[in-house]
Amino acid sequence: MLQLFNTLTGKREPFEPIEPKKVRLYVCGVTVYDYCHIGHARSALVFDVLRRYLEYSGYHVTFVKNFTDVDDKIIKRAHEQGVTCEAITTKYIDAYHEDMGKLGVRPASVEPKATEHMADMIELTGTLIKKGLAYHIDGDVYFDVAKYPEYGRLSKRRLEDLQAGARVDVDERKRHPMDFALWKSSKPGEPSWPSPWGAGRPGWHIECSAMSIRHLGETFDIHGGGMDLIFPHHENEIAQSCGATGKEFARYWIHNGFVQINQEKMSKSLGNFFTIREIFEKSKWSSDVTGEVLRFFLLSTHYHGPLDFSDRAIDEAKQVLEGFYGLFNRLRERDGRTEDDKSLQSVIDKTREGFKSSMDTDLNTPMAIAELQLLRGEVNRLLGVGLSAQGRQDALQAFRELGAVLGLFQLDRWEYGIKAEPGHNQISGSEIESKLVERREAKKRKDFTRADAIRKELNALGITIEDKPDGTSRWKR
RNA sequence: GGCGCCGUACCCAAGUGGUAAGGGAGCAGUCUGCAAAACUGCGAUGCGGCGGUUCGAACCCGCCCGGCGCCUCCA
Repeated sequence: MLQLFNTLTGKREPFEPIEPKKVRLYVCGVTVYDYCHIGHARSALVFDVLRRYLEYSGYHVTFVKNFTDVDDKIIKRAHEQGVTCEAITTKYIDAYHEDMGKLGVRPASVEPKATEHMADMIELTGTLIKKGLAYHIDGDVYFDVAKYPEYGRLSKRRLEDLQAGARVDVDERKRHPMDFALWKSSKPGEPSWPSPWGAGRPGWHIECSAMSIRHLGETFDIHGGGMDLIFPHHENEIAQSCGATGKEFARYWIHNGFVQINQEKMSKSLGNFFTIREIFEKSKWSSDVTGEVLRFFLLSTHYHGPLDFSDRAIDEAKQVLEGFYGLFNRLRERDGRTEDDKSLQSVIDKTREGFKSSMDTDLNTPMAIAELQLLRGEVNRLLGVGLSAQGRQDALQAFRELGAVLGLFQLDRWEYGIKAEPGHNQISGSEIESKLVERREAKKRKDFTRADAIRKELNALGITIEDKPDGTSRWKR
């Protein structure tokens, strides 16, 4: 049974959905004013894997991931570039899909935008005022945290402990320094919508409450996001939602750790971030390979902890994947050995169980990967003895099946080496094949000098040769 | 000041009371004309430090050291 670490309780708990076999999942997406970096990728990937694993476990998952498309930073960016906010948000929503697509992140079931839910947000804000949990001043509406006794239960903070104004001046008009905006009056030139409190736009937190309630209902199963959202964003969402509905909001709160560079959080303000597209552009490998390498890297650490991004870590991820894809290639080849798949099935079954129990343990992807690595070793060993065509097919299928849960191992062909640069050192597959024929003949004549020369020549072009027992060779680049 | 995360071998990384998974690198070996790949063997008497609880602790408790994050927007 799946256990998840719930930030709300600070414990690992068995996961039980409200409705049997159905899961309603909401994840905070991104504010679309710039390209996504690896940190965004990690978050997206964690919840993509959670969704995949829930589906693998037989649940029907309704997965909602929003886009914040009305925000100060978007307005600022639009002004800087002299374009409309919509031009900015459209551009970066498209970029989001493109970048995440390369990482194999599946689109959510619903991807709502804040601007499409104005009525819901206005209604929710109105309800909070009516209930006395929010107040209205000069066209702005604030949530009254003092009126909500449970405030701080997610982030485990007490209002008295919060050092308001530590880094930002407190708005004097607010009743409590921690009161946050539900609705902001708009200045000239800013996007605005009509409301009972005058023309304005919603605060950040209210959109997630409105969209999650709209698409998943007042109480749903899982709410996720990066750890930096625990406070104040998710704390505020709980206050608004529970305050308005009087019901429980999300039951399980899941938060992923940060990607770091040299032990420091990757963030815009520190300027130490790499965008996803930047990494693909700079990568010396093909797009498919780069995507899977990145994906493997991001899943090789438990989602809750920090993850240090480095070239070295990326190279290692590639190396490990090559080990897997090398095996897959060998599994696809016919070989003339004696067949002996006796223990194969039990090895696969054992792996499947180990994989599931790893994933059941708070989505322990590193442990799940370790199970696959164990299987890799076992299958390699068995392949050395000899596997039937069926056995090889079964093994391949097991890797595909379990890999799919992590979004790995789905490539038909793995490009081992570096991206071909236009007009530089290109050699076609058929040219390689003819070189290999020549080399094979040289080997037959025991002309090893010639054979080695050909191998060296191909090596120089980034082609690695592996000689098979039957005298033929396989190659990879 | 408050809240929280993290510290496991050369590197990455699991393990939340029962005696240190897995991978990478390295070294040695098997196979090979030689390679490559694969396989086999070797590698922490110890899990930041010091105390404590326990028959037993990397895992629980206390103190300390070090790194990081949040308390403004941030995945």
